[in-house]
Amino acid sequence: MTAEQPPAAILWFRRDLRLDDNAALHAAIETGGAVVPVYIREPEGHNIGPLGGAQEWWLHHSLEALRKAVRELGSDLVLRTGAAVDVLADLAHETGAQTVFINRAYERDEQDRKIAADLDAKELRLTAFHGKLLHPPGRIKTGSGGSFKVFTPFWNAMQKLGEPREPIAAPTRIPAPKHFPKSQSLNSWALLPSKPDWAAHFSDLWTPGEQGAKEKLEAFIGNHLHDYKRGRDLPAIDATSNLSAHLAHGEITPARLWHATRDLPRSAAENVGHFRREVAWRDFCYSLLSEKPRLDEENWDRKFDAMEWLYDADEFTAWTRGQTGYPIVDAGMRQLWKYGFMHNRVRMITASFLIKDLMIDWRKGEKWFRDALVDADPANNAGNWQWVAGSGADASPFFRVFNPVLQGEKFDPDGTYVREHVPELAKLDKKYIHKPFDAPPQTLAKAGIELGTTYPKPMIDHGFARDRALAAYKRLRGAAEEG
DNA sequence: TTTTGAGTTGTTCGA
DNA sequence: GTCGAACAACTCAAA
Repeated sequence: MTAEQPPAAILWFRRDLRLDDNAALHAAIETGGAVVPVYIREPEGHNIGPLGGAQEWWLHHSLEALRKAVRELGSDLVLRTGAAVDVLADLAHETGAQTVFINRAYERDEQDRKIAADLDAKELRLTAFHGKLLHPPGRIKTGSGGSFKVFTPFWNAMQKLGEPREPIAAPTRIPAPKHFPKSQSLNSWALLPSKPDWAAHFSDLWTPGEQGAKEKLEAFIGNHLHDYKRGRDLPAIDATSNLSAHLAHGEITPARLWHATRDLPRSAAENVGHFRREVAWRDFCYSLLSEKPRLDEENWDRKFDAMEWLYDADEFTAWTRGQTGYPIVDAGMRQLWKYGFMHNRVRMITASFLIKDLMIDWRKGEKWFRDALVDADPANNAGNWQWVAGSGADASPFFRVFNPVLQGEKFDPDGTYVREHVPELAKLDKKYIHKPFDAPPQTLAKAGIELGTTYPKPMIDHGFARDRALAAYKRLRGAAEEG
């Protein structure tokens, strides 16, 4: 027996672009052999669709950050393009690796199972770890062993389960192979937009990568958490964690968030509870996704297959561009376009407007958000769109139609949020900031607004739209009873 | 098995 | 201006 060096291990990064609390990385290092970190740009979309444009921007910067961090620990990151099985087999051949370590990404379990089988045929083992969620999916069961379809009991059961696992500290060193495999250049992937550079303002708000995630978390706990319960509903106030995009790319784990909010003063308990509850929603959406892998395409409630959606291309475009004539809706859609982000409260308002005022199929909106949001998450995005549509789990009652004027007045009372994102309304009196169409002519003139020219008239009368939506939802119910 | 209470985020109407 | 009720009925989860 000789004290041979164990074979190299491949660490395949996917939507887990971090070194901290990374079980797969930890296990790869534990083998005692060299570790070969790789990110693969796969040609085919996963079952949940390809990465959106905004997320490609994010991915570019996150990979840059990850590569820098890996290099600081003595290794490097290999970038390759191709079918995962082929790339991994090549790498194994080049490095002598026999095992590929991954963290499970539940939205692509089906593909990963196939990849594992294909690798197995090439005598390469795929070993998977948990970490993406607070608790591994399937841990949280109803009394009769089923999966929860309502959030509150899910949350209650999760709390009874106790704390999520302890996070694993980032390694201090990653052993590199003697001959490092060749890598493509990140720039050759052309992930960044150029013509035009619609992501120009993204970096005003976002610093992709683990370090950016840590800074956001510290700022949240230090400055914003104390106002979370009240402030998180007010889009003009920075009271939310702004961690969604970091979570979506796996740059920080929910377990890390949970434990970072553990040893806080008792006065923080209520806000911590609300924050953790939101984090738990992510777990809940993934449990829905694991039951229905095409949550982005199939109505959770199949009754909605019969819904009579309308579609008008010009109306859809007006919505995407923030030209609906309803200030809070337009502010949200423009924030989305400019920053790759939209405040959660406004997501509901804009989604409700598309679905219920325009009667456009929620899937159209889901796809738009997926392409435009830096934090687009396959489970959360689909789950929340279905929730607004009423087709989802724990769906809102059909008669809940958001009134864009009332929502604006309630959650953006001074119009600060509208003024920021719809600058042509900036000078409008507070009284009319959410309903310029009701403002007297001299008020509009004083604010330099000419409705229909500098800012659109409402594209649809909300009262009419509301009645139309309620009628359609009623017909749907009637049809279900007959069927 | 049956029963019971509850279900993220709302709006409108009439008193 | 404020407040409670109505807006449907159904499914879920636990007792």
